[in-house]
Amino acid sequence: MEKKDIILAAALRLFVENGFHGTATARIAQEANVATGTLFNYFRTKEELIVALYCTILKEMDDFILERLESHSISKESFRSLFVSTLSWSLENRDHYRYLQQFDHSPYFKVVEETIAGQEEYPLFVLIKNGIDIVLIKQLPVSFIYSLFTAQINGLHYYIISNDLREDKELELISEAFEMLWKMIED
Amino acid sequence: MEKKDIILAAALRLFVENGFHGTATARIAQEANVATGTLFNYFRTKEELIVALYCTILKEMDDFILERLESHSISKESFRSLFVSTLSWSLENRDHYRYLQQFDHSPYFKVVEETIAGQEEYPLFVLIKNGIDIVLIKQLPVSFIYSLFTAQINGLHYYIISNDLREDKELELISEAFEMLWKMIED
DNA sequence: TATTTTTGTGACTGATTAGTCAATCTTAAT
DNA sequence: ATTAAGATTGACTAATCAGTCACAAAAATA
Repeated sequence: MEKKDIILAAALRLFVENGFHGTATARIAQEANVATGTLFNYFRTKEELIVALYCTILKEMDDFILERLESHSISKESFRSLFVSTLSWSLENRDHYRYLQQFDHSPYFKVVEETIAGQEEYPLFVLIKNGIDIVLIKQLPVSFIYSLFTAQINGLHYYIISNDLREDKELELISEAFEMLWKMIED
Repeated sequence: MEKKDIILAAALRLFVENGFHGTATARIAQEANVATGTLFNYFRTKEELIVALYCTILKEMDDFILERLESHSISKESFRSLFVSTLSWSLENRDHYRYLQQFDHSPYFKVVEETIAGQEEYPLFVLIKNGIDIVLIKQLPVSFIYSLFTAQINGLHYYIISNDLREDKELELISEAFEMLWKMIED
């Protein structure tokens, strides 16, 4: 599993830097210090590598967020935890986050759309569903709230990386942004 | 200017469908019913075509939004107009909007970042700046509010195209989403 | 009509690409 | 030590690509 991860890490760096088709498989292998043939032992095609990398990153992010979620109660604090964890992860793993976005907005996304389990399984999605049920959150479609929630995260992430703030200022802003979001979606 | 626009339109369709490098210049020329050489008469390189298409679409969107902005007062209604116009345009020109997003999240974006006039010139950005000055909007960095505003538009756009709603339901939701956004950013 | 200028053409090229495969190396079991 | 199974290699190939250029058609000018 060692080599596979090295290849994935090399691919991530190059895809983010040069785009999917702007990165030759041979270049990825070189960056990972393996032969071209080795890459194709682990991934049958380039597309399989691209999709596998996407799924791997998605899982890493999910694990990180769930790890940090202390309480499993349906409360404002749980929402805050998901919000803050997601942002922390996205800021500590900028290339990973960038890759997710690059993939989401590329034609490859439709490859995954049917295959992968949809939003319905994400922790945030489930929490919102429950939040609406117990009337903690506005009575609106779950995936609508979900879209706004993630959009807020995207917007804030973009702002922070565009104007690199001091650590403390950053945390303050994340907290403020969450309160604004909460005011928007609470019932 | 006729041929140039035909080429741009063909490029848009193919880039959205197959990605930047997934689309050969010869294929674009074919789709536009011109010779390969003709394409390179209008655009010196493929990258120039990609960037020109981005700028063209951005301008089209801006023109549409400004056309619809009746009052130039700094008021909630002006914000609503920008919000609704942007969403209307994005829903009536899905490929165009998709292209903008694909470009924004691709490595090509950095090519444009320094070249093109930044956010500071966009009508929405100016309006927010003024809105903050007259204390209509929360006293926070302009580009922070700007990021959240556009993020809300992205999130709503994504929700609407993912669950294609009836026309009336769609307008209702846009209106509701704006009120939520307003509650979030008003002072 | 004759001449110049602009616009359009598509076969061509040198470079690059994803993916293959026969040979070699590594590891572990007997 | 010998063998077998699996992992790794990188030269190779057939295909594809962006961009060129000598020429032709069309448009504009005289």
